[in-house]
This record gives sequence, structure tokens and C-alpha cells, in this order.
Amino acid sequence: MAKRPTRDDVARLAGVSAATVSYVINDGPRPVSEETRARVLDAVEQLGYRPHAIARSLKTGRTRTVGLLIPTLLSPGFAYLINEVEDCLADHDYALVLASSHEDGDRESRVLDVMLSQSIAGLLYTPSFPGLRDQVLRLISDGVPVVFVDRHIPGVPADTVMTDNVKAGRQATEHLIQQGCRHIVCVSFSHEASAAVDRVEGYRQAMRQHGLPVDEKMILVIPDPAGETGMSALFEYSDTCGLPDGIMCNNQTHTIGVLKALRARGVRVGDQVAVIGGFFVSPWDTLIEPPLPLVNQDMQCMARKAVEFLMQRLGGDDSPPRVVLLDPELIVMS
Amino acid sequence: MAKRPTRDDVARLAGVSAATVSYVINDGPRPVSEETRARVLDAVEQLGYRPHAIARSLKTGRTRTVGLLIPTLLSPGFAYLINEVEDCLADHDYALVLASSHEDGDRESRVLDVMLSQSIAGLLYTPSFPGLRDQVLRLISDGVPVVFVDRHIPGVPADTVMTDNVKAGRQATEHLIQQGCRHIVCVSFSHEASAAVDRVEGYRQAMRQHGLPVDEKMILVIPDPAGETGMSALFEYSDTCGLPDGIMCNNQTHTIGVLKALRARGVRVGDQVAVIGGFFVSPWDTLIEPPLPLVNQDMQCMARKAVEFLMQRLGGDDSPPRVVLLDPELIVMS
DNA sequence: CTGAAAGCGCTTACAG
DNA sequence: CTGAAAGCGCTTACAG
Repeated sequence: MAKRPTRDDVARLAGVSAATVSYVINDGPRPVSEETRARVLDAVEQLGYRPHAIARSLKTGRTRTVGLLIPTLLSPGFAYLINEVEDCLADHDYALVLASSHEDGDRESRVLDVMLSQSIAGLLYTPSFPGLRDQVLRLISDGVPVVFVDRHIPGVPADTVMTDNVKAGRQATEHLIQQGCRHIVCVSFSHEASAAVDRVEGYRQAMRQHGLPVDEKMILVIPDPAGETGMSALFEYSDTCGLPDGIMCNNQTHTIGVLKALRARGVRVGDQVAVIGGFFVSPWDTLIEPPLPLVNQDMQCMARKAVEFLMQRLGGDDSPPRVVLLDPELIVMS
Repeated sequence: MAKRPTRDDVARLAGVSAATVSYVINDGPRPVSEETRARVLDAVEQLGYRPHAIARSLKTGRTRTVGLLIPTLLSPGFAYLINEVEDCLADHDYALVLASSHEDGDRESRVLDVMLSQSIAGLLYTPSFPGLRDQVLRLISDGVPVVFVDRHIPGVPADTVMTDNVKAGRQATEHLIQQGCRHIVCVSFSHEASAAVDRVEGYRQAMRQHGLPVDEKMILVIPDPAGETGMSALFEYSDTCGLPDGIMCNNQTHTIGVLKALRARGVRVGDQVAVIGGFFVSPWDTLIEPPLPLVNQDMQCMARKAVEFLMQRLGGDDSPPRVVLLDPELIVMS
């Protein structure tokens, strides 16, 4: 447990002032003679000195960490998002502080607090609901740039990068309609998350446009498909209203849940009932039988764009907030 | 961009000393009269004051962040690991700094450096190879507790939580042998990662024990199954030595890769060749046809145990390093 | 091209 | 029960 060497140790060993060490370490902004620089670098090497990021942050008021707050880490779509975010941040020499809200508002609020007290430089945020509007506004007014990714909070003036989820919901539903489905149920994961709300809106639009009736009962919101009750809501529905001939699933976990539940009940997918999944294609999706049609979103592009926006803000860009809506893509495997 | 209020602002507003504010915020260690406490809390509320974690860290030399350095974020097994780690850390009021090495040694080394300079309190580490032994030893001697998770670096005295990977490799191979396979190939992802090395050793042991010959050519190491060349090594092998009747896959990505490659070639899995996957069961694995036998490891337990060890170390425990080997489990779905 | 010194926002001995 | 003050390891005006 040897004590870490400090900048003063380096200065002493190199026989220069503390300031000079700083200017060498930071490569500026003031010039240092070649000879002095060499002596300093020597001392750094010899002591194994590493700058103390915390002390630097306290002085500069800046930090090299970015927070990513998302609702779940278990959905492969988010895994791809995290992966790309980490990658892009590393390119810019930022570290990633990751937190999951588990779609839980209280937890989400606590995470925002922690991240603020940790002085993150910026935040990439997928809100599980719009309830934290004031807290986010506060964060922004404290000077922490926020970029919404995948979901947003309406009315908060921040850069936003998401898929056009209304369109995505419409595409998914229209595919089922084109396959001949008429009695289509929508299985969703939230009443409040903007992505869920938008996809359900897309579902409504498609149904309406094709003259198909939508009863509110046909929109099944199931917070936890892995829980004990799981997909029972689906069968409660079909016991009353008959088995639907199409099911549109509002996210990956629910797609898996629906397929498993149907299989367990002996319902033949693709034959008795058509299922469309969303909204991300993972490598293993292509192994599912019968082939599962999906609507995909480009999580890597979303991540890249979001980090790009954030970096611009960190660079001082204070132009009005921008919104980017990415196009969803229907994928039908044969 | 209003300036954040500081502890001094609170002190001034409450009409007390800075020290008193500290003692109220931290709830000790020195007693504060009820009346004073109330005045302070009032001022905190009124100003929306949040303690500045960075300043605190600089003073105390402690930090509330833990680093997690893993080789990939795209493998579902690691997603479950991350999820559980984040959960457990949150329970202990620690934030998670996440980084991926992409199985790349240089990158891994840079991440260790960054994490050291960020003063993480501790590190959970899945090394992609043993090459950074000295750097890790340095980290430990700097007082940062390290816990190996899922993989380790032999010879580094640090707590370790992994699956018994030799046993896992043996179980997987023995299952194929019991299914009647005799010509079994092992597809792995690395020559150096301890988990890969151990599983291959398990493969060798099982083959040897059953009197089956192992040629070095039968161990196919494919770093990037998603790359252009992908699984071509598998077919180069079978073009020369004939199609094996069993394939043992050393991780999830490779399991998917093998199944897809075989399908693309028109090889009937389960009929012409048996495949066993590993070493994690994801929800969607149960949807694969024909049912894929797997060896599973308990990533949540691994995560929990690793965080538990780390917290003990952070609490001052300096007993000798402990090693926990979790049992793998063969899962055969019907 | 270089040094001495103030100060970032906290915690914690020291003193009363 | 409370306050004044030193100091954590840096950066950066100020001065030469």
C-alpha cells in the first residue's frame, strides 16, 4: 500500500517547480524548454507518477466522466447501445458511469442525484417515465448537458436521438395486417415510457387507417413478463375475446415472453397466430423457428449520434436543442 | 448555468460554521444540537445543496466508485453480470465505472491506467489475457483492491470468483460423448483467457478419459466469429478431416456462430452433428430448434460474490486472497 | 522560459 | 456543543 507519488514529488525529483510539472503533463498551455521537459518526464517515469484526476477536477470544475442512465441492462438492444457508447466515449477520453433504473422512478431519481454529486460532465439518459422533468431541468441549469437517447421527456429542451417510434409501431402493425391479420393485440411494457407510448400510437394509427377496431383491452401493458403472473394477461384476454390472429410486441423481452407463453399453451405461432417482434434484431433472432418478423432500430447509430451531440455540448456548443429521429426497419427473414 | 451552492453557502445561510455543516451532512461523527441541525437542513433544502463528491474524495482519499473491466459487453452472460454488479453496488452506495477491453490487451492496459487515475475504490476485473500481471500488482500495491471475476491471472494474489471452467469443459464434452459422438471438435475464442484455456483443458480431459484421440487441429480458436472469415476455420477443418460428429462451443457468441454456419452449409444440427453450447443460458436459448444442450454458469451468483468480496476488502479486510469456484450446470431441454 | 502562491470544496484534528 | 484553520493534489493567474 505504497503511497502514490504526487506532482510535488515529481517536481522535487526533477528540481523544478510544481507549475512546470503541470505544464509538462498537460502539454501546455505554456512552453517548457526541451531540457526541463525531459527531466520532468524522467522523474514521472521513475516514480510511476499518474496525475490525480480528482484533484484536477476539483480545480478545473470539469470531469472526464459521462453518465449513462438506462432502464435495463438485460435487453440486448441496450447492450449494443452501451457497447457503442463506451466505445465512442473512450475515443474522446471519457469514462462511462453506468446505472440502471430498472424502469423504477424512485431509483432513477436517486441515480440522477448521485450522478450530479459525482459531477459527471454530461448525461445520456433514457427516461423510464416523464416524472423527473424538474430534476432534469435542474441538472441542465447546473450546467450538465443532457442528451436523451431512445426515449425522451417531452418539454425538456435537450438534444434527443431516438427512433421514430410511431412509425416503428405502424410498420410492425401494418406488416401483420398485410399478412391478413385482423384481430391484432399489442403487448407493451409501459404506460409512460415515450418509446412505448409512441409505438402504441403507431399501432393505433395503422389499425385505424385499415378500418380495424381497437378496443382499449387490446393494448396489454405487462410490466414484468418474467414475473409470476407473466403473460397471463394475454390469456385472460383471449379467454374473453378469443385468440387474436396477430400480436405486436413492443420490446424484446416481451417478444420472447409472448413466444414462450404461446408455445407453453400449445398455440402454433405463424399458423394460429402471427407474431411480430421488436425493436431490435440480435444475432440469435435468426435462429428462431418459425422465422420471426421484426422491426429493427439501429442502436449503434443512435449511440454514436448521442455521444456526438454530447461532445459538441461539452465543447461549448449552445445552439438550440436538436432532435434526430432514426428510421426503423422492417426485417422479414425467410 | 447557475453556480452550484457550496457548503460555505449553506453555513452562511444557516449562520453556523462550515464544520458544523459537514457534521450534519455526514451525520457525525460529532454530535450536533437538534436546533442547529434543523437550521442546517433547512438551508440545505432552501439552496438545493448537494455535497460535492469530488471535493470530499480529495480530502478523504476515498471514492464511491468501483470499476468493472470486462472483455465484451455484447455477450448476454456479461450483461447479466453487469446488471447484478450494478445492483449490488447500488445497495452499497457505490457507482459503477464500466469499460470493455474488447479482448484487446493494449486497450485493457489503458483502461487500468485511466481507472487508477480516476481513483476507483476497487476493481472487478475479467482479464482477457495474463499479460498485465505487473500493472495489476501495481494497482494492488497502490491500495486498490482487485477481485477477479469469471477469469483470473494466475499468480496475482487477489480474490477470485469464477466457474470451475475445467469441470464445465469436461461436462460439455462428456455430454457429447454420452450422445455417441466420437469425433468432437472444440471451438474456442482465445488462447490466453483463463476461462477459455480451462474449458479446453476440460475438453482434453474428457476426451482422454474416454480414450478418444485429440489432435491439436481439433481445437479451433476463432477470435472473431462475426468477422468476414468467421467460421471458415470450421469448414477448412472438415474439408480435410471430415465433418465432426460433435462440436463443443466455448462461449455464447461462438455457439451462435457455429449454429448459423452449419445451417448456412445445410448441415443438419442434432442429426449430422451434435452441438453443445456454453456457457450461459439466456431466455431466448429455449426458443432454438432443435433444443440446444448447454452448460450454464450462474453469472448473478458470481457477480454477487465478487461484489461481496470487494466490499469486505474496502471495509479493511486484509485476510489472504480467497478463491471461489462455482459449479457449472448441464442443461438439456426436451 | 520559470517559480511562488491562491484556491477548487470538502474533512478533521485542534482548541475552546 | 461549536468554530477557525490546515491541507487533500492539482491548475492557473500573477510576477519576473
